[in-house]
Amino acid sequence: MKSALFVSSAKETAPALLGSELHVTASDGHRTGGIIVETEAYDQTDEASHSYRGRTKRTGPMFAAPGTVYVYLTYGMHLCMNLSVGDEDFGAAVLLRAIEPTVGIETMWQRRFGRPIPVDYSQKQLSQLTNGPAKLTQALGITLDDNYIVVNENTRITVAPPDKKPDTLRIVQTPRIGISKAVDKPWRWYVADNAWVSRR
DNA sequence: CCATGGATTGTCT
DNA sequence: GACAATCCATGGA
Repeated sequence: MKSALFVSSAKETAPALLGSELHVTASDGHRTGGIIVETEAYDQTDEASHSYRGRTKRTGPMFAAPGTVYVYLTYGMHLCMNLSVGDEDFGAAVLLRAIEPTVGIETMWQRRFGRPIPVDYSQKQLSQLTNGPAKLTQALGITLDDNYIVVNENTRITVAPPDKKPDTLRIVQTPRIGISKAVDKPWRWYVADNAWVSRR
């Protein structure tokens, strides 16, 4: 069934996604995932957005149907994952910057650190599993082949709102991270006091 | 604690 | 040919 999660603008959807569960199922059956705790909004009116200069081969997914996955390579080696939002043919997406791991932590640990999870791992190590946009793609096993996947459409990627949105979910809004244009726009949101937020 | 620089390659100017 | 929606290691305070 079609989700209403992604039909709004990026600026509305980005904070609304906080608290939702993101799950990915690998071809070998391993399931991984966690709670979305940090997001950023981008759209084609925004100088910092990949879609600002129109549709290209790379940014096509940003102009696709709501809920379409957009994965891109950055700094020559890292992948970042977005969810396309809003009308088709309007280039907008929400960047997923951090999740709180809940499912398949052993699998994510192996992917991130290249070895099995130790019995005596620290809370700090655990927080570094998925506290950044490229870290969570590595942990979840996201690749460029995931481009154009539509979530919640019998695909390997699902996004589900929490059963009940806790009233205690405090959300902080700040400028975005790692960009050089439109640095003043406050289009980043994260869950207050969550250990997996990439930066305060 | 904070600052800096290297890795590595597709994309767009 | 510049540079990027990042991460990690290192070195100094």
